[in-house]
Amino acid sequence: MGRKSKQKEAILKVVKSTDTHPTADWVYEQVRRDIPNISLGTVYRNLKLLTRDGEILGLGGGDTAGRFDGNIRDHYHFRCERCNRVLDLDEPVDKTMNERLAQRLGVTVNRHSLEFYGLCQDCQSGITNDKAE
Amino acid sequence: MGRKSKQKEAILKVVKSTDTHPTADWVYEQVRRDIPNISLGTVYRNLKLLTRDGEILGLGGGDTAGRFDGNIRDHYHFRCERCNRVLDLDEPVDKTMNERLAQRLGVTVNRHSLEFYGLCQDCQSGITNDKAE
DNA sequence: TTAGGTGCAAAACCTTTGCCATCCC
DNA sequence: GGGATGGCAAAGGTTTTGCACCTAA
Repeated sequence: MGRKSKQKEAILKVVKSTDTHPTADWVYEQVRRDIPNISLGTVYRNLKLLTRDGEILGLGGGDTAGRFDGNIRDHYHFRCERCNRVLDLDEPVDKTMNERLAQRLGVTVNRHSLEFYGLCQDCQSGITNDKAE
Repeated sequence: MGRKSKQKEAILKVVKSTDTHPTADWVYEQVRRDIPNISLGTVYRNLKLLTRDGEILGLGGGDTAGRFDGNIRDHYHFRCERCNRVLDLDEPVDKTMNERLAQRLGVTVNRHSLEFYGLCQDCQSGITNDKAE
């Protein structure tokens, strides 16, 4: 599954230690504090490896999503359409849906992703908040 | 809401007439059959406009998703992790989830997106099928 | 020792944008 | 006429890759 490196460990630690669902570039900036000459390519490579190995999740499923999630517990998301913040939800995850669908369609279902879209509290009240990406 | 053009109409027609959830580039190739000198920029511009106007959907919600859906009925998706095919599902859409979440979190919820991931029939049987993107 | 990882920089993609010509209303 | 739209090409942003050099096992 690949050998250890301080770069990979630092990257994993950054992703695990935030709930901001960061982009590759944000991770890069954070890791740079500890390893100033790390390269962005290394960050991309390791995020992809960590995603494949199931140590982190690619948001929206897969490693092409552009944002990552260190929380690999099954959970859902709420995304603010204005500031693009992503919140983890505590809603219970219903895995029976997977089986029902698998039977009905004759496919294999590994997982599902449920995301809600709307305006977060800050953005509703207009306090806000540049449109971030 | 913007004026008419044959380019925009052709683009809409292409997206509406397929259930393959095409990328901008695929749409471009199709439209080119009718309008050989249409430019890719025009396709992007119009896909964005059509998405904003609600005439088509950006997959995964929004217009940054890279794939589009001419079916604007509320519906869910199944995505094959091997061949990346996307299937429309007939599952009933449960809008009460939106309200429950909105109340609990104090946010505004406009919609949600539910995607299942797994292997489609072809990819299970190994008949398949290059990894498309 | 050596497969695998790293840094760097270039390349590859994908999407947006500026500019001017053209078209609709 | 005048603002919207289109074609073209250049610019932007993000992600991947080739390569020579390291490093963990």
